[in-house]
Amino acid sequence: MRIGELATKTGVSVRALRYYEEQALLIPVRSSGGQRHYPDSAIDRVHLIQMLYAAGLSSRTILDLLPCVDAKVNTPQSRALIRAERGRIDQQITRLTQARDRLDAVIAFSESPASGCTRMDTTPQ
Amino acid sequence: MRIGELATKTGVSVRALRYYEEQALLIPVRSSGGQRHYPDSAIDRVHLIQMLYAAGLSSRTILDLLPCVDAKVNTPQSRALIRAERGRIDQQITRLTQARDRLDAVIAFSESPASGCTRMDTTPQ
DNA sequence: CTTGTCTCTCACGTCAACGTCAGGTTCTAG
DNA sequence: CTAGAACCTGACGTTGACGTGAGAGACAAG
Repeated sequence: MRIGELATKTGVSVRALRYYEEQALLIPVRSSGGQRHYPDSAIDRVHLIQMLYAAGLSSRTILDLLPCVDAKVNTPQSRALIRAERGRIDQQITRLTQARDRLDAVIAFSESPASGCTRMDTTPQ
Repeated sequence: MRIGELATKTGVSVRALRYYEEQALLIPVRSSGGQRHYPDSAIDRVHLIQMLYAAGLSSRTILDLLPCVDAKVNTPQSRALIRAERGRIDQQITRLTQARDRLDAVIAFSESPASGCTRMDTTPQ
């Protein structure tokens, strides 16, 4: 399929797909006229890339991880790399959980009768 | 205390503290000569700000949240705001957990005897 | 063949959270 | 009083993941 179709099927922009190619994350074949053509499997790969981006990984890190996730590469080094990134994600989850707990504490306090509630409204919308 | 001392005590840069003031997150008093002076409580506040930044919140969002966390503001709107941000953090935790699980699956597969392990080395360093 | 839609390659713009440099001022130790 | 450290205000630089045109080529439909 061409780039526009892949874009609509995955929900990412055409620009983003070109950027992925620039970062060597997703290399399409080219038609005689120079247009990009992607296989169906590209849909899943885009979703995977998006998942890793959403987890806060950089293009470079994703580039390093993809061959491992593809299970085409399986060396002690690649396993160490994956474990390292897993650790980073874990740390970030810890940080986010701490922040969430902090907000939960604020919520609990602000809703307790003991707090100096302005009481403009008791019934939540 | 002055800005340098606060910087070393909190581990953030002087530039960052000036930036926090620019974003109205932490307003110091000024000496007659124009130098910033912070109370001891600023240390905790910087740590709180750093925690929220680390959770991926923007300056603007933090600015909105701080009065609530300070428990100086407690309106239905402020509570809704906190819950909304809590929800965002929760979503991000979900995303991160999915990505982590994905990597775990890769790890499990790459370490299973069935995988085409290159077996360059069996003993981990 | 023409029209319209899609696509191509530059290449500059954006936004956030600072880093960094310049040139000048304030404070503190001796 | 004076040196030097710490501080001040601009103001431009950085990084990553794209957004946004500009101008030109590719391709299906009639």
